[in-house]
Amino acid sequence: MKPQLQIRMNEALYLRNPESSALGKSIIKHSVEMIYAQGIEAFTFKKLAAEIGTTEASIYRYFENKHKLLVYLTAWYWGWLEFQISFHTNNIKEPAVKLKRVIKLLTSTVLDDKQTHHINESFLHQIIIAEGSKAYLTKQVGEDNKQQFFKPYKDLCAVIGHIISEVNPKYKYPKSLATTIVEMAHFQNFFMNNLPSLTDFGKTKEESEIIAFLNDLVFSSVKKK
Amino acid sequence: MKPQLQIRMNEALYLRNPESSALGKSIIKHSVEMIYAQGIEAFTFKKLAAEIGTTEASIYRYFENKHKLLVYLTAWYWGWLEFQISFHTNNIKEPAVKLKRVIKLLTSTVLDDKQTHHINESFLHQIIIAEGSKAYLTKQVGEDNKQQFFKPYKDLCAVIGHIISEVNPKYKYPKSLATTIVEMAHFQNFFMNNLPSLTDFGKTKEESEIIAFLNDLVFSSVKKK
DNA sequence: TTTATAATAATAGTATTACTATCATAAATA
DNA sequence: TATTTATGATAGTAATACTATTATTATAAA
Repeated sequence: MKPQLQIRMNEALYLRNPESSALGKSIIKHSVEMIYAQGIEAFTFKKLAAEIGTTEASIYRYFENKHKLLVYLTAWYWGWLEFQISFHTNNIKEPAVKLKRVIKLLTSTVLDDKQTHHINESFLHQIIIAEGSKAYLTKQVGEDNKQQFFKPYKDLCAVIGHIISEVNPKYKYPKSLATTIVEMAHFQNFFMNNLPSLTDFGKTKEESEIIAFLNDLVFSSVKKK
Repeated sequence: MKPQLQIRMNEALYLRNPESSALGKSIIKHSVEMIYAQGIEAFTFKKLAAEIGTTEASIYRYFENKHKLLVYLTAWYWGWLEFQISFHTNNIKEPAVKLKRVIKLLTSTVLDDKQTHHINESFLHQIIIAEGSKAYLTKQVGEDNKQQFFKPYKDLCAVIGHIISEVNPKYKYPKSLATTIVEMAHFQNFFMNNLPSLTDFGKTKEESEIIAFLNDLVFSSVKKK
């Protein structure tokens, strides 16, 4: 039996911890599937309740509202991704190699190998691409930030920023470049698949091209001159 | 009297042309003010109707729904911005200088000089920063795209992509870099003001720093090596 | 094993949102 | 002056986003 990796979640994101019960896990699992399939706008707690054979009221005992659930899912994703990154760059000495590996991990569709876990990371990856920025592009961003809802995202960007600074300690914009990489890994994917004329990858629709673009962008900028 | 610049709009975006009547213009004007102040989520046609002293039904005669109105406003903005760019780079020969000017225009808060016009471009600029990507981050993106709703955005990106290619015809990712510039001009602004630890400009909160970052990013990448 | 307690189901209800429909009236135009 | 067109006034519906109450079941402590 594989050790189930537990992402430590901010308690203010939920009313009852969804990891603590079968219903909670079902809520998470089916939320991911439904938001992936229908998008966050069409997704409702009522539909979710019908899908998993429970009631709206029961779901509201776990999450205050749809927005908190979305923020929960994004926070989980960033926490999970930071773990993936630390795991897959653990043994790498050379910061430039590390940075390349990070770009690849950010951009690549994850394969949902561990079928044991109730969260389909591949679906969640797609959710982050299409809905992720809606977690913070709101009027409550300030309050949500005060409650540390975006800490996993910020932590991940900080980690990437540090690697950039390792590659070139004199580079002036490690944080902004880090967020650029993260956001563009997703936006270029969305554009490639939905508004392809906005990218240079519309023909092939290959993730490898996004990776090549980001590598070129990042290393041109960061490289000592 | 200043010649009022008219942005040519896609007719499928509205039911009745809001530029064709006083009520229509009032809808646009107050939409911009209210979405700026409250955000797109809290904004409703009912509130808008109350604000401008009309009825919900009357607003629905102009716009099918809130999403179409948002797409209309974003399309207007991109059309307006493309005009600004062509106007302000008209006489510039040197493509690198042109590109710098574009970055500045994309990033800078516009001052709402022409009080004559019913659209407050400064508010609209802030709306694009916070809500702009919601216009396309939807499940209907494909259909909306088929109806050419994103043409102004794509045209603008294409213009920027061409300037990039002028700077260096061998650069491999002009389109993706163009969208990166456009999106990052906005995201870095949003982060700087709302999640400042994600940027390198949290201390000063100066737009000039975003411009410097983007210039560095773009010219490092595009420059012939 | 009983008893307490905690979680869920079943049901109902409210305010708001996102519309659609109808009809009267005012303004513009032919 | 007649007629088209835009708006106002009013009403109504289905869905959303919740809150509240009570009954029932599962779990865990006594």
